[in-house]
Amino acid sequence: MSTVKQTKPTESELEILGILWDKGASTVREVHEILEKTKDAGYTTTLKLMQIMHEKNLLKRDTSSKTHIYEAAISQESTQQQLLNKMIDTVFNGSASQLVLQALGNHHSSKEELEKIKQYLNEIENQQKK
Amino acid sequence: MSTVKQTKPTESELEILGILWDKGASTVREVHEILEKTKDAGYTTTLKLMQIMHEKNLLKRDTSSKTHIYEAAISQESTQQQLLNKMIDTVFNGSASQLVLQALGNHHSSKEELEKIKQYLNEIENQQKK
DNA sequence: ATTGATGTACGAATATCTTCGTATCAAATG
DNA sequence: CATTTGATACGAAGATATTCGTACATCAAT
Repeated sequence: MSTVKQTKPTESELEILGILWDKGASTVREVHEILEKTKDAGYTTTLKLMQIMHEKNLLKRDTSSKTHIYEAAISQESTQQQLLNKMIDTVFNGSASQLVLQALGNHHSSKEELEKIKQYLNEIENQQKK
Repeated sequence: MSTVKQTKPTESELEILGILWDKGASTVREVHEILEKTKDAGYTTTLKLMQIMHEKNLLKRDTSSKTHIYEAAISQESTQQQLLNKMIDTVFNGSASQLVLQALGNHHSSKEELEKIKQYLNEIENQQKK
């Protein structure tokens, strides 16, 4: 539980974080190359964004060599939780289960995924019982 | 299935939509009075926001009397779905069930809610089987 | 050494969102 | 009918996010 302050990432920042969570520590160019596929922006734009994110403590960076290496400074989990909480609050009337139902409804999950969820629900129930 | 275009509401716009979904058609003053409790902004700010939302087709309005009446033009469900999809996409690696697990993990849902979800899961599974 | 390719730094233009002041209108009150 | 009260319209300032051009540094290969 070491959530310090964690400024809320913007839309663009989330895209970059997503890439870094996936690939781990990367250079600006590596991130940019992936970003380019879905988004249309120049290299220096990505660079600037990542520099700003570093200032905001969203990214760590290693400047020991000429080409800097960036890495997410906030975990995917804590970010997920932060955004979920906000969303539950503002759009789902504070009800997590309402969100869950909606999420399951339209995104067809596989049988295995559904099983995993049911299993998890049982765990939670048992824990509460005890 | 009548989702036309639906521009993504901003943060402030969501707050207003939330109030209108809850209370139904309302005047600017009514919305503002509720907004004031959690937010610190002047009346004309709320007014302007709602006017802009009307231009963006996020709100409908009835101008037949001097005091206009506003109403959400997009449903809570479709908005929930829109935001969920985006979130699953950018933050949860495209996996709805990952989101579900995370949502259940930290928000303690009641036993009844958990039951409802399990029931729902069963329904989905049965449907897929057929 | 010069050139070219690849980096970073950073100011500044755009775009978008938020906030508010002020003008104006209409209805109610004295 | 003048004044107060409460409403809308709207321009524009302020704040934040996004984008890019350009200057400058480094390194490798001519």
